[in-house]
Amino acid sequence: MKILTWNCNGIRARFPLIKKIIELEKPDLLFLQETKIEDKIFPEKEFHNLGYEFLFYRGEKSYNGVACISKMPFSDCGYRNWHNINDCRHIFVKIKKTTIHNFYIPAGGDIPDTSVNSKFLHKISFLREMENWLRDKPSKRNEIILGDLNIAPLAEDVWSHKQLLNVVSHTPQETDLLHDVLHSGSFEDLIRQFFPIPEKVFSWWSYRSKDWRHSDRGRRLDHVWATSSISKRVSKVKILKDARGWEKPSDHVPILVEIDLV
DNA sequence: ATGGTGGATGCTCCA
Repeated sequence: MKILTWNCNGIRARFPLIKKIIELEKPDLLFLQETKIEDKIFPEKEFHNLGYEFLFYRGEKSYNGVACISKMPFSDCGYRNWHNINDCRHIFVKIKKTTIHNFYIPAGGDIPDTSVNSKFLHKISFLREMENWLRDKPSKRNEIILGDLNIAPLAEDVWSHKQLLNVVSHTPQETDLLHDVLHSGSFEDLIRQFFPIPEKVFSWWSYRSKDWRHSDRGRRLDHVWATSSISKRVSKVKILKDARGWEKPSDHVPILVEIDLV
């Protein structure tokens, strides 16, 4: 089973590249973040024409939005509101005996201080709520969390650990909290299983650099986590870095995992 | 310290 996750940054602006990725990698399941589209105008027909019969999505005008585009039927699907805000940052689908959660965690604004920046407070609250939600789950279960978590947790997940310590996405407050979320859910970091430390791994490069490839000031903001029953069945993890160099790219690149799903 | 770019929207917000 080929599972692909991508913060596409606008499903309409990116549709040509979404089509290209589908033709290149032929994923069975496609998880998108930042679709930026209302449900009533979601391009259902276009995905049906590409061979994806089963769709589940949750979007809003202009901002946020997550989607699951699948060749296989779901035995269950749904979502949760986080921090009591209905801002379309999470959906889940159940396929076979595995629940897959698609997350778009708040970016958190510019100032890493919850007392002056409500966006950062939202991010921290969201993560704390995730930690509590996961704590109640049995450690033996078949579960995946993937998506844009907007945190680069390890020193090797950013171009300069020292220079980003006070930059939102890599502050100790966020990286400690993400670590706690991972462990409270008994998850394993699939990307780091395949690309261990000290290799630098990035999934995002800002639009605001003239030559992203040469300056290479990236961050690993996108993640795929799985419980141990799933992680031992993963045969491949691929970061599709070339997609950052395509015409009209997203600032994030797609991540592909191959799993013999239970 | 600042500004650099892009998507969706509508004279601006968010990343």
